[in-house]
Amino acid sequence: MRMLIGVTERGLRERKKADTRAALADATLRLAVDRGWAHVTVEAIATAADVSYRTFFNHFSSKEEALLLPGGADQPRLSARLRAQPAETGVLDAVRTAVREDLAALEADADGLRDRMTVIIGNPSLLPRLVEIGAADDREIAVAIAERTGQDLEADLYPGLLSAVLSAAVRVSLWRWHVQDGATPLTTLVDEALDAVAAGLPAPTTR
Amino acid sequence: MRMLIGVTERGLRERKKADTRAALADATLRLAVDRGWAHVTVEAIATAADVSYRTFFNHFSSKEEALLLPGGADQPRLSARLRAQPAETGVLDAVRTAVREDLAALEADADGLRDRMTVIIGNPSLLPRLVEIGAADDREIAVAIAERTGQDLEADLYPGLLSAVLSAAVRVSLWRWHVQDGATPLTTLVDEALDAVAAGLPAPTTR
DNA sequence: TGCAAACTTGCACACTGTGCAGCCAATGCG
DNA sequence: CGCATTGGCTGCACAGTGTGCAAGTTTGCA
Repeated sequence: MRMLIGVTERGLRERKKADTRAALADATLRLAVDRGWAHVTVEAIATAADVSYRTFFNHFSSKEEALLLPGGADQPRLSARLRAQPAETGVLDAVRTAVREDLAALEADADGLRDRMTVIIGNPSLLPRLVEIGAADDREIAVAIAERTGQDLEADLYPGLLSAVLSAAVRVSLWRWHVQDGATPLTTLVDEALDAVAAGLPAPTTR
Repeated sequence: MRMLIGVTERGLRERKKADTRAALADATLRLAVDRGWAHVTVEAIATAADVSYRTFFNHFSSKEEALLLPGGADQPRLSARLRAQPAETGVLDAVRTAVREDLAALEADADGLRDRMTVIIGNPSLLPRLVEIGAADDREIAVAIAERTGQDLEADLYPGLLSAVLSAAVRVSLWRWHVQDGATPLTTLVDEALDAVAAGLPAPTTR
């Protein structure tokens, strides 16, 4: 009998599963960069990861999920980070902190993020799902905001609107980060976006 | 020889094509409401519209498009309305007017919109594409905004951010319109959303 | 050691979406 | 009117996604 090494260490079975999932996600990204998204088949991904076609779908519910949520559908999402903020913090500060944490985590694997963004931007069909790469689960975020402001998700405008605008800010920041080739940190970009929103999006003054 | 009756009257061929497309879009919506989106096959839609399976894809590039863009992919979009605003109008006013026009046009067919919204909201996979029903073509809108402010789409934050926030406002308005069962006009709802954004999304004061 | 739970695999199947070739009706023109 | 052209309609074959099911196989645990 031995002590657990780390929190993620929960037996051989769990480790193997995580390895397989990582291998599939890696293969997905690598093949997409090499061949282009449209020319990557699940068959090819599975072969590259040394598992069967059928096993791919034991880990991801679709090809897109393997690209957008490499950690699996149950990886911690933005809504979780938002809920983790101290209750006495104001909504806007809580939201800003949560999204900064999230994007900082994303940027830790800058190479992977760059590749993912290249694939997504090169494929219009993936664009609407761009936000999800930022682990943004819109509906849950709205719920978390409603909890924090003590409002009703259905009756009140604010929770839904703030969560949607937040998604917009994340999407735009990821986009800019990519076109700038990562020159500015994601956290800085999203701060700029949130500042502009907080200022009410005034029309830019012509220089 | 006779005069053209209306602008949309351009010969029997064109009319037939429009009829077929309308029949397909109608069948799509009706079947989706009756059976649920997942249980509607293109086969069934084509049969209901009295055309072959293959013909469906001559009008729509996917099943989703038939639901979201019943007028076809080349119907006038929000970006077109935005460009149609007088050049001397400020961006924010131009955007607001354009989106109000667009949503007013949508609400003209309130029954159809209600049904469409019911189907979309009942199917998570369609949710990210909710905006498109508002004919919002994100990228083109950003370009139009950049033209109006004389900015650069890649270098400047503003055009991309405003267009993304606009999409957010449309999405939220459609959502609220639906949960309220159409009690408040869409134009009013989107005005509220845009007002809140213009005010910088201040945290609601606890009553 | 042996059972149960969980992961893997193969197979069959329904369905989407595309390329291609032939067909037929609308159109335009002399 | 007659005829060539255009463009939508159709059937067919095919690649690919995603799912249900029923095995097999490995791990966890008593």
